Amino acid sequence: MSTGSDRLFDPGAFDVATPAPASPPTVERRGPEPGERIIRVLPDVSGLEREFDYVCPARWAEDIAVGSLVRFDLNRRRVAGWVTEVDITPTDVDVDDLVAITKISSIGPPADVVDLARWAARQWHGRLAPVLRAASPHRMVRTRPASRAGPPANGPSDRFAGEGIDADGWLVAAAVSPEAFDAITCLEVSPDDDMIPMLEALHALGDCLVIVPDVRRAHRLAGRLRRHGVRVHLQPNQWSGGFSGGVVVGARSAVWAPVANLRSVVVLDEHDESLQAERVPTWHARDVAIERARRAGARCLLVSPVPSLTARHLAGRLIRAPRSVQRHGWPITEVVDRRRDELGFSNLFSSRLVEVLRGADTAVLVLNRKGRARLLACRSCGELVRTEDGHQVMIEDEGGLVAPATGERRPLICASCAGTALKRLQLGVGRAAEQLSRLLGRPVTEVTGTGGAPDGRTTGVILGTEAALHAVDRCDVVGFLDFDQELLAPRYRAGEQALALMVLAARLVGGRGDGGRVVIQTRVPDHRVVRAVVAGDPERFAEEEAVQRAELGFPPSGALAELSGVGAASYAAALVAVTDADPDRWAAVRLLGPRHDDRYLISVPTTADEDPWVMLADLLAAIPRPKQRVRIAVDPPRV
DNA sequence: CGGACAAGCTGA
DNA sequence: CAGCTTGTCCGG
Repeated sequence: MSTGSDRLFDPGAFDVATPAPASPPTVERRGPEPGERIIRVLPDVSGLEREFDYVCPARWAEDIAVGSLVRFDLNRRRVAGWVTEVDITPTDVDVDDLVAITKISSIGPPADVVDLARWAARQWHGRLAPVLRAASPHRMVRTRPASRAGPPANGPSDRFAGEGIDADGWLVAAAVSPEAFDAITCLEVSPDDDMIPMLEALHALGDCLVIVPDVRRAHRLAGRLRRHGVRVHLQPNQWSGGFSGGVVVGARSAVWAPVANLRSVVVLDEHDESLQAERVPTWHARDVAIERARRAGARCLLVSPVPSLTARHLAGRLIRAPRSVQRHGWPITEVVDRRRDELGFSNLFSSRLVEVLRGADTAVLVLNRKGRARLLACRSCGELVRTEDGHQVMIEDEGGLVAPATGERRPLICASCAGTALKRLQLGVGRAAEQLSRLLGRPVTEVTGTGGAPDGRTTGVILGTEAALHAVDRCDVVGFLDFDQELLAPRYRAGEQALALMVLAARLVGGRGDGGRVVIQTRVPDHRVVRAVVAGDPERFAEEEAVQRAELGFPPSGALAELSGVGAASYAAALVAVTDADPDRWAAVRLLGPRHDDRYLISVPTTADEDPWVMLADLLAAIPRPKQRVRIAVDPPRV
């Protein structure tokens, strides 16, 4: 648009729309003067992953620190960035060619967090800038609050001494026990467990960092803790509060928040997928929490009603809620066999479900149509078309059936009755809601991810995608109309993801003690997820699932990364070149693919002597990037 | 990333 | 050959 030469003709006219460039046309190159410090900065510019050396003027010499957010001129642009090192000797550049930064915008993440961010960027093979962005305050912060010395106001946890182990007591005992210092502790709780007594007890032992899956829960938890007299800093609004100590609460980015004297790191609902960043680097707050605790010498508690296989694998101790506590928190779960139920075969609403719904004031019904499902069922016996072992669905492909993940093939024929007439199963939320409304003779609200009921006081019957589970806080009944969409999704974590939905459902309806009821309609009632849920015993699922993961070399029995994008093939070729050059070192590495959409998987099964994730990170770091774009997602949640 | 600068293309 | 597009390079 308006350039320097344009100004010759009519400067005013051009400058109205475009303000004068922020950066001066000339920058002063000079060496540091006495009292000035040389710093290294990382520009917040995507596509530029390099650090540069600058001078920090003497008037800011006291304020500058590793992590500080600064502004500086770089290649005729004024950009923002972070200080990554201070008092360095410049490399690759003459001291007299250094330029001074123009401003310190804000205090930033403390040095140990910057270091942790570096670790994460390498571990998840991405750029440092996105991680530092997550670790930085949203609004500029001028001063750093002083650390409040001394122990917290409330005394130690002796109020629990001598008490019997009840719903809260066992949690407190597990969390504050001395052994929790040495190991990552995985706490398998009941869906309705109250975390407040545990967090209070931890707080009595020192400053805490508490991570929850989303901001809504962070808000609620912070409010409840405050009512119990705990000094809480809610992220990201009270970003700098943690410098003064107390309890820091927030969603996944809070794992980077400042905390004065970190003694405990707690991840609540550790199984939840939103703890992982969706953009690369796909860092996972659980794993960052573990590393942060390790570096700080703090305890790390991973808490969930359905701990992930990863958490179970990493934890030095797994402590489960007493059987009675767990059972109480899980709802009564009814399983409707869609192959048998007289209504259920061609219809989404079994007679049993309709009966339950007639007796309920409020209900949430989930029909997941995500991932463009192409499920097939047998017309004669109603059986879902599955692989021989029954754990994967098969789809139609070139006149036959194929299992997308393993490639198992067979002709268009039902495995259980040898019938050849198959039918496609597909029904959208809209039509399903209409149908149900007619069946029940009452209105049914439709909820999908994009539109539908706002999260106000929606009442009555709600039908929608997974989003419907977030539309209300409480209801009488949750029904999964077609749970097979979750159970048999062609993703290796499908089972865990289905269990996560069951936790949401359990919290909506409450435990069996409160009369909570969940109805699952499925064609695979013998599936291990269904069995675990009915028994209120997630560990049963975990044990079986772990065996299968070990066979496949998938997490937690190995490390996994996904390659996608136009450059995926050339990156895969570069990978093969690297592994072939040193076959002994990379013996464990396996390249799978290309799969249907030009995606590749890199799998590093666990070997006795090395952490597969470290090996994967080392390997990825050794591969030169091709010209074309490649997305490298380490530990992709949905493959 | 985004600017600067060079080389390549086009039309009068 | 001016005027524009496309490609490559580089940043302290």
